[in-house]
Amino acid sequence: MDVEEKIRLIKEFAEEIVTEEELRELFKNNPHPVAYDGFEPSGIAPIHFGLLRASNLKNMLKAGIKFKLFLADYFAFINNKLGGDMKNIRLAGEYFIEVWKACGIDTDKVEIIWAKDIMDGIDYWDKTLRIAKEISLERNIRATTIMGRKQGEKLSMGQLFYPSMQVTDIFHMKIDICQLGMDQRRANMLARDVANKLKWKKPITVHHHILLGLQGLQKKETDEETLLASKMSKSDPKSCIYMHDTYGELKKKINKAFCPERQEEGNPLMEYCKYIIFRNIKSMTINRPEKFGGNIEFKNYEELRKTYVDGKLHPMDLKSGVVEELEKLIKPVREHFEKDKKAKKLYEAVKKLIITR
RNA sequence: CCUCCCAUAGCUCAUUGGUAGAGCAGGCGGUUGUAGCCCGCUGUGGCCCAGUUCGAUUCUGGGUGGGGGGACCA
Repeated sequence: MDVEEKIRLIKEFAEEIVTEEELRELFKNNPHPVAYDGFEPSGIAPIHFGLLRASNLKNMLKAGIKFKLFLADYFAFINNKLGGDMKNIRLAGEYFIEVWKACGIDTDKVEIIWAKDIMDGIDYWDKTLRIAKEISLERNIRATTIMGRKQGEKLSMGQLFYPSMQVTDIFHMKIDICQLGMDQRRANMLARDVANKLKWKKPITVHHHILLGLQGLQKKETDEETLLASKMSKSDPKSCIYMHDTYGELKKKINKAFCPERQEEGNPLMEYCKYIIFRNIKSMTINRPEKFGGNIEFKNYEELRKTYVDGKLHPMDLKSGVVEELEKLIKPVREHFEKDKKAKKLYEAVKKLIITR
């Protein structure tokens, strides 16, 4: 596969690449660079986990990239997820692995790494301290938004370690490409700055879009606050569609979702089409009553977008189309967790952890 | 170790020695061929233990949890 084809595969999902030129150079010099995405194990899998990030990963693999899936157990611990209980966090991590498998990720072709396993040694902590020395307290505090906590929330000393540790992971795992969400760009930019200062190899970052929650855009003072307030979050069930949602739940949730007529921007339904549905299927047919124009087929997102903003597709029809397509994508995963004994046990256990919290 | 402050609804907070309210969030309904906006309706609550009192969410003591300040040189 030539370099431009690889770039194309990445641009298919990337909202930001820092920088494209560096990425091109990387591919020229190394046909199989290393990338990673990191996850705090907690909660049950939402669609951006099972469908969006999983399909990003598939593109990366197609481009010949060696991918590391990083289960950030100690990070979840610092961030007080699942009551800050390591046993629960590990359980949630095992469950995540099961979701990846169910989503068609060949877990033999990716490397799954637990944070605890790379943190076990002075080399890791030596890097952490060198990195920490290069970061001002002010900037570090600003970077704590990567933990998904709102600015102004009380921070513990432990949480202050988080950014330096996340940056350490990048260098310690010898990552060429950080492939995380836009909400993680502060950590990745920190890594690039620190690399310059310490004369370490500078990672390239590829950030994917952060999916809007069901209630749509929640405008705040800054773009970053807006992003954090608007995102689909697995810890906020009313914002979120899960890989386990039944057809009925899906229908109910989508029907309640914010969806302004003829408007693409800030419209979660349009986002689900763009970032999930058309990334996974080739064409989308919407069943529509005859009096509103009858069934209609879209071969790509652009066709859908144009029809929608022209007012030729009503929100209600868009919604019913999205329900049907998402159901097709979620169903095999949901059923895997119903049929497979081990998977079911893990899912039930994690679900229980969340309810009892 | 010392000291001060705080603990009430999912969240932010108010009030009262006589069985508690607001805003936001949530739920329901109306209006829209969706949602939102708008309008109407609506649920849930006093950290724990002991004492004073006819009666304690309120006062007192203790506990627990959270936060601030101090604790050598000064």
